[in-house]
Amino acid sequence: MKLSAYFLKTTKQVSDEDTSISAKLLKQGGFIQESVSGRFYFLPIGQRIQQKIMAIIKQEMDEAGCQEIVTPILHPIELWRETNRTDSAGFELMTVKDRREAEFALGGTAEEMIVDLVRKYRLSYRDLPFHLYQFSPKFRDELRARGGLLRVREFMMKDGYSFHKNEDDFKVEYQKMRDLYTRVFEKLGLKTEVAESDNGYIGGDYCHEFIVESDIGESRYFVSDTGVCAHEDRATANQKETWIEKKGIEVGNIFQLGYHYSTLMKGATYTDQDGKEKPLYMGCYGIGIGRTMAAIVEAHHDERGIVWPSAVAPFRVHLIALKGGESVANDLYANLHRQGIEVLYDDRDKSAGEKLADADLIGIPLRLVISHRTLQSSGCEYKYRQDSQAQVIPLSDVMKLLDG
RNA sequence: CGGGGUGUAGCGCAGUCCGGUUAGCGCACCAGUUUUGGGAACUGGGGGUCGUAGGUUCAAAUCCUAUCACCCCGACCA
Repeated sequence: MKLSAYFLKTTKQVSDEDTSISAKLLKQGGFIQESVSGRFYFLPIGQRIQQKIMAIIKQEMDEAGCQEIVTPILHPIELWRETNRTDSAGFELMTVKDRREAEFALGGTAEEMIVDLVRKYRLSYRDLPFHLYQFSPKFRDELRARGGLLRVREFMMKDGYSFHKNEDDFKVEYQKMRDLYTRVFEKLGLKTEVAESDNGYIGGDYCHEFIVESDIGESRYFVSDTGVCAHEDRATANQKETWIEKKGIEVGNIFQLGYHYSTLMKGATYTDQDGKEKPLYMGCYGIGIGRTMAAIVEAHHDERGIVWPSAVAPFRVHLIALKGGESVANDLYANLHRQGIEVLYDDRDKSAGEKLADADLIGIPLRLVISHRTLQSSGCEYKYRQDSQAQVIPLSDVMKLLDG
């Protein structure tokens, strides 16, 4: 992608109103733009990050046998009435009406929709277990948005729902998802702690939160000297342990739902081997994509800008042409592009300082510079974003560098 | 919703206390000339119902009232 044609505008100044470093850097680097409080545009380079995150999640989920679907965003309000969640989640549930006055909830989570889908089929024990998931925008009418992407009213979420014969079968999936989430966040460059927590309005008996330790985070949780990790409501109830308090960003959550929804929603059953109709045993699992993106920035930046982990980097290479290097850089860009390497090419007519500063701000892992100076030795300079030193290699070795 | 704060050009701000020419500055944008390894220089240019509504006054960005939006702290969540 040529920067001269890319819809990416960095800014030198950003309002001092935002307190979170991720909000500042993501706005400054042209990744996101605010619409109104708690609602953001994801600009081209920001959307690339979201897609990278989703691709990593999808790959792991698919490998684990989960199946991606799409549900409508507007949920018939009757479904939410069935589970009494128009009251319990009411403070953050948004509704709309269509021209026939039919009322819908704007989906903030999709348990009812998935259960309604599943009960349209007469399932047998042979169909179990299965796990359906989706990526979709979620709406929550939060009392207050804060911290840029950390807490918003509209966000992309991966939400998954598993269906089982019984608790034993569910527990296998629950553990599998716990491991999968830990692995996914590791791939994304995030070290998570898994805290026991209460289910809140989601329902069920227990759940675990995936938390990235961070001072800007708003989740208070506790870790004991025996290795137990718990959200504050659970920790205060458990006086046996000696707790150390921490703050962090909750990026994911896995819930045991048990028979909660299959009891409240009529027909959420399967026919067992003995010919009897039995309620489905459920679990659900969520990851906030935008919040995860913010958490990555909180964990990976320096005073000059973002330092994207390579797995989520919007591009693999940031190529810069400085004076005298334009023609060779054009050729190199064309070559890299042809090889299918994701490269952002700064071909703008800007000063060297501005181009280099933008590269640091945007945070692509590998920077290549071609200029009059490097060409004196038929070379190309390369520098990894997290390193301070740059090196020059012969132009002919650039592809070798990228292979390694 | 309670407490604190802010709304002036696309962005960042000064001006408001103490009312008084055509409302300023920096960045960005457009044109031109010179520049080009760490956010270049000069010249010229475009862009504003001073958040909105009402009031006081000869006169309102400035004073008064109401209202909206946004940010920060608290209660809730991915």
